[in-house]
Amino acid sequence: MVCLVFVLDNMNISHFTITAVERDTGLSKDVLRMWERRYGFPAPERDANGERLYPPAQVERLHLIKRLMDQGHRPGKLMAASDAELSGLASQRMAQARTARPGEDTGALENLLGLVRVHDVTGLLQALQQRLIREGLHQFVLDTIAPMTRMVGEAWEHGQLEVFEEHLFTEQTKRVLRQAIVGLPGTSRSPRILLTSVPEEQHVLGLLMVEALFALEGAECIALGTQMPLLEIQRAAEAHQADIVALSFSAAFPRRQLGGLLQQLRELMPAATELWVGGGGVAGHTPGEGVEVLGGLRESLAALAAWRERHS
Amino acid sequence: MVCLVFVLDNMNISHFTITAVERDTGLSKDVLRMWERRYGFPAPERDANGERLYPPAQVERLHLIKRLMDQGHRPGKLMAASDAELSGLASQRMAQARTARPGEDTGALENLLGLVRVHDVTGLLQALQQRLIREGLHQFVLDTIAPMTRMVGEAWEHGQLEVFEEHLFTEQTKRVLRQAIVGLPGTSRSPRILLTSVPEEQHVLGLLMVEALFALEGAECIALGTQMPLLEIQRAAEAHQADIVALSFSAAFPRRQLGGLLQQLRELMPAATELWVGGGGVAGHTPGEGVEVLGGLRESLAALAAWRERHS
DNA sequence: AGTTATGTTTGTCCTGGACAAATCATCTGC
DNA sequence: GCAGATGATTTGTCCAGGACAAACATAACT
Repeated sequence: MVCLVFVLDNMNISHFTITAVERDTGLSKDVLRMWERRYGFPAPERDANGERLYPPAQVERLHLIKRLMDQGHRPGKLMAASDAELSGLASQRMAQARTARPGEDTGALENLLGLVRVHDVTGLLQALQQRLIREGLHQFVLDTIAPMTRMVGEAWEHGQLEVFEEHLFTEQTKRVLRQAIVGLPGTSRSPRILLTSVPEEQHVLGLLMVEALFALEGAECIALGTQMPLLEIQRAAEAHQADIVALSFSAAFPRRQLGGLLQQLRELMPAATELWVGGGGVAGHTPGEGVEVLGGLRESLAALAAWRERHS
Repeated sequence: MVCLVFVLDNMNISHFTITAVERDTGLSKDVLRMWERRYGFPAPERDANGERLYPPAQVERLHLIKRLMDQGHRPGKLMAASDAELSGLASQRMAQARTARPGEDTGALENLLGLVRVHDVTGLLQALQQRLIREGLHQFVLDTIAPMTRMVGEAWEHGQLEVFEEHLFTEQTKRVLRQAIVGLPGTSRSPRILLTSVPEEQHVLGLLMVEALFALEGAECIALGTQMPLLEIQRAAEAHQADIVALSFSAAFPRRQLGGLLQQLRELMPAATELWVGGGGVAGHTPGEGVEVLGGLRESLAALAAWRERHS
């Protein structure tokens, strides 16, 4: 029996180049090549030119590995594991993760999650809007959106939710929140807060939640969207004479870069402008000099109150 | 006179690592190193460990070079040019670029652009909302947002607008459009259209404009936000039984990847699902088999009408 | 003038080496 | 028994330099 492992001919059909895998999985080319060197996985085929071609099954497995790593597993173990062991790990923690926190209206939230699961777009949108009206923006953010975001994130981590289902939820939530924020009276009271995130940081929900709460408190919020280069954040802070620059980091943001980045931005910005950071990516992070770490939404409100205290 | 070009000691103050430069400029590490090898620019310093450290001035210059390259200039020439020549090039085409197109209410659009320039956030938002009410969503998209987006893009290309000013415009426009779309009656008429973009493609305005127009025509639009991995687009298309998947590519999307990516996605997706692509990134692109290229907003509407013709 | 052949530019990929930061394992002393 | 120090291992990122194909420009030819 002849076993062809080498270069097949018309195999580029639906195989991923290393660039495509990097784009889709978020794993850098360097990491992909290093894993191959060290662990023997992934083991892509090669095209006529010696360049890597990854079969979809391996890309799928890479997605799974990435997910498990975000949960704290180490690559060395994961690479050695079999497919069965991997899917075992994926569903394992899902039981213990039922972290119903006190005071949460779990039933209603589960209902919302159910709408995501059956892909009922308009149903989800209407349910969200209804809750917004019923609870008011403040409560809505704290008691519905924040826990829902957490639940969706956890469900995704455990493979119970597809990526596109998470996107669906995020997109509808963004719409409802933006709609509510636009409806607020045009405020021009201090402090003036500039909200954005650095490049490679695209998650915007946290930013929107904070903006809603701050705007409700009468702060002047200037949302610049995501992905601002550092030098542009500096310029924007000066141009708007911002009192505070608030940045959001998701848990997916590489910890390695965080410290240096914040220090650098702190040096670039006017000393009078405060730098506040929040989100899952800075949880437990020791703040550098002149950087304030916000541990959650309620803490953010406290920080705002404290700022006003200082400047009154 | 002694000239210190080498390793200074406390120089990491506000100097960028190669990762930071890649993040901020969008130029890959490979390109940065290659340029240094070939052209002698950038010429970063080195830290104690031999790793590159880019002074802010060089990062600034890289930004400028990137902008000029997007306008069609070639790297070889740009690297050789002096600072003065570069800024000359930047402002050069700005005169000829006054491309007032027939039928555009140039005055009013200039006014909106003026609001962006003076950073009047609420003024911009109100002006946009006012125009939306006056013109109606259809006209608003075609005659205000589309040309404004083009003008802002051109102004940015010519260095007349900072990045953060462009973000400001984009963010407010997103809000107004989303607000309008949410307000449309929940439609469930065919076709069912899934709107998204691939990873690394973050520009969302084009997607929103198309969504607004399609939703107005009574199509069932499912917006998934940006940055969907290909395998997830496939899953979403199947789960939603989408008739059409519409993707947006900005002009910044690397042309090299485009052909392969579309071919691959076409193979992954159900044959019954059509694949429509639009945006500046596909202008003049020869479509592969089974991929429809939309040259503009009006062409998109025509495509929708044609689809209904075919399926009636 | 249009088209083909040739040369140049430019980005991406490759290999393999090196190293620092994070993490784990082990040991020590209170 | 356990906090903390020490050493080993794991893991990601960086570097250099070579190679090559696709895009682009230029010259030659019908």
